[in-house]
Amino acid sequence: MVKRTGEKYDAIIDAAVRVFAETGYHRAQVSRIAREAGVADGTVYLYFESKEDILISLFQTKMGEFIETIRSEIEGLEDVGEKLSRVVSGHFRQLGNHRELAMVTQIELRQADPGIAQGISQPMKQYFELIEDLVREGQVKGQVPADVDARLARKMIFGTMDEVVTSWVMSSRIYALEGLSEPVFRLLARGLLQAKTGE
Amino acid sequence: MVKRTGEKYDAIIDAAVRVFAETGYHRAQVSRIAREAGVADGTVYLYFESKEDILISLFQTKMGEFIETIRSEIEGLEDVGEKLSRVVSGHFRQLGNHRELAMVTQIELRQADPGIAQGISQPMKQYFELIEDLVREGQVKGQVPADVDARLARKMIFGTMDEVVTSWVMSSRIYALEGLSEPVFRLLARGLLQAKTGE
Amino acid sequence: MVKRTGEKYDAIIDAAVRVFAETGYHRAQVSRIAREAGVADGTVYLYFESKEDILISLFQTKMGEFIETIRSEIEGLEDVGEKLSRVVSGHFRQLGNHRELAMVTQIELRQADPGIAQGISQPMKQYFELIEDLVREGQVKGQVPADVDARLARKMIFGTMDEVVTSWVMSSRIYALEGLSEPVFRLLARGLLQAKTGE
Amino acid sequence: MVKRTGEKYDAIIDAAVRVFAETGYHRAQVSRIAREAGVADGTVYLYFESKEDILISLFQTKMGEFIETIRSEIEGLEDVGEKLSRVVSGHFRQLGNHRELAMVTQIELRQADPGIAQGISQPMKQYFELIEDLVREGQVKGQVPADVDARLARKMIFGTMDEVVTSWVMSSRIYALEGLSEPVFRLLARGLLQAKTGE
DNA sequence: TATGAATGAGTTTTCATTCAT
DNA sequence: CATGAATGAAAACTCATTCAT
Repeated sequence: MVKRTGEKYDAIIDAAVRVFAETGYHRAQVSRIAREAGVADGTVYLYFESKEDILISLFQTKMGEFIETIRSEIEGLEDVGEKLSRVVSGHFRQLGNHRELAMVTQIELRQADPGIAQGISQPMKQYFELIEDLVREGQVKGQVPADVDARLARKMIFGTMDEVVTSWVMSSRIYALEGLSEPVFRLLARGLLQAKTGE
Repeated sequence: MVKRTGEKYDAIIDAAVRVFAETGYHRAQVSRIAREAGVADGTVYLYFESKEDILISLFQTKMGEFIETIRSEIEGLEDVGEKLSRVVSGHFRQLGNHRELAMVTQIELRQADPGIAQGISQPMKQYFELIEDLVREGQVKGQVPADVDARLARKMIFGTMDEVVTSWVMSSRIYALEGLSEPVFRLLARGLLQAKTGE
Repeated sequence: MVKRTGEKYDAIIDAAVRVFAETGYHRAQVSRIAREAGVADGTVYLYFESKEDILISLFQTKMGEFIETIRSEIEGLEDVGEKLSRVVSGHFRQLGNHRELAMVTQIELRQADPGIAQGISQPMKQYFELIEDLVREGQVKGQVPADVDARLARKMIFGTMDEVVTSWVMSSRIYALEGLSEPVFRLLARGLLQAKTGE
Repeated sequence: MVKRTGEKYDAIIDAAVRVFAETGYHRAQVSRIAREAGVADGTVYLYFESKEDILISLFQTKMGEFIETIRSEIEGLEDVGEKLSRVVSGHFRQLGNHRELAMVTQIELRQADPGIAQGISQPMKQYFELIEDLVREGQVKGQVPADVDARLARKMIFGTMDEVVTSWVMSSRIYALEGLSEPVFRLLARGLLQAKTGE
């Protein structure tokens, strides 16, 4: 029913990121998003079914790009350590360059609303699988101990990155998120990577 | 102005945990909390300044107990590994036994509302410091490598536990959260602990 | 859930009759009804579930009184002609004295909204049955020809009265509705009544 | 300003009958009518001034045909009873064959909106006059008692037919409206007609 | 003539909070 | 201390209508 492409679609998504970041999802007014996007209130509903749909679409669009970027960066690499390093730096770089998007991601998306939880789960699952596959690949290549539970390792990797980003978002002092890539990678590597066995 | 103790205070807090867990903070109605607590709507405002105050007070009360329990469990222990193990198991046990509280903690408290963020930060900071101190103690005792950034290590420890709890809360399959204490501890220990140097 | 009695309930009903009569149901604003009733907007929803519920409740309340009045007026009478005469005059007198109520009855209640149609049907059915029973009583007593279909006769009686009231409501010239009781009764009687047979 | 003829004009009228019958006038969407008529939303406004204008035009068009049909059927007849019989059967046949049109006529047109009431009154007046003239003709010819008020008689005739049609429209059971022509005519005739005097 | 994307005014309903009892 | 009836501000969403193409 609704048109999910076009200049105005993008303008609304971008305005929504700003407004959600500033006031939070529940307090954000659709009319404010419309104004910031330079369209009429009603126009929003030509492109989105509801306010909730804006949040979900926003996340799916941005998260899709996010994952694709990371996927392309590790594509072709052989070394799992190198790949993990790129995941961490990609994660931090992308959110670090878009603080507002990061605020939405870290804060606003953690909502109990069933519709929101539902709309978010799919892209998150993809990202989770990307990380888990990386761990398993490491185990096959002997770079990650075989007794590590891949799912648990993924939770550690993601949980650590997520917490670092949340701290950064919450922090009033402004520091470069990307600068944490190296130390965070080293910390994770220490617990997950080992010299390749059999070499 | 408001009275912050008494039987009804506790009843309201407990009702609020249930209602927030079920419907989410924003959709929760104060009148519903009052009904479940067995008091009149107006009575809520004899004990709390606002709906937001309920959420914050709830968190502060429960988080205070949470931290105190953990603190008492690691008190007197010498070995930092043992202490970390107790932190992890205490974290999982407490939230695992109170899924509704965990839902509020993991989901509802992630709100952009400035007042909420403010009210939450203090207790969280205490917990963060407890963990950071543990890491530093490990470094002094030679159990944690000196080149580890304590703050970063804390983010990894907390982030990992937090992600595990969130997964558990989100999961529809019901499994025992506490059962993950051991493997999570081992995973974290692998990255953070070393044989005590100089012994 | 809602409280269906009290001073304010009546005030809202009465205000609603006026506002519906003036602007029509769909164009009537709940806030206007509230203002005219001297209550806050929200108060309306302590007594009624929705705007539609106001219309339906209004009709049920007023129609209940309407029928009861007519029923009590023909109670105890023996002659069916006399009874019919009282029905007609009661019908005209009651609506004639409350032009606003008549406007709502004749115009606003003819709505396709299923909820409204539903809420109206019960009281109307009672009135219809009262009239049909009267016709049947006339047949038993030999005052109404046996070959008359009671349901059809009711449609003629009600349809005629209804059309007369509608004409009166629509008319800008103001004349006394009740003055039409006599001629309308005579017209109906001519077609329905006969000298009592067997006497 | 607007063009009131053409293939699309008719298509819009016909679509409007269906949509109004299905959802009611107020809930009917112009865009839905446009879609069902196979034209663009904007095109509707090349043929009609407003949504209200659609309803009124629809009624005027259909009611004009309605009256014309009846007029032609009684044209040339001598006997007033025969004429009345044709009016009743024509009324029922035409609405009975177009239930959707009947729904609009019986339900949707009873609106308080002044513009609608205004637009409807003219064609109705014509129909009313046709019936009244019939009664007066009967009086001249001695077939209708002289003391009958022609206007009142018209209200009885129309009111009875109208009520029968409304019952039929509201009824979920499907029966042939036209089958009621005979008994309704007989009922009306009993009250209005007499053996021709002076013969 | 015809289109359909865009507009933006307009309204019901919810619910946190108050305060007279 | 406790009550709960009353308040009224606030906002998502719809849809008749317009107008550039």
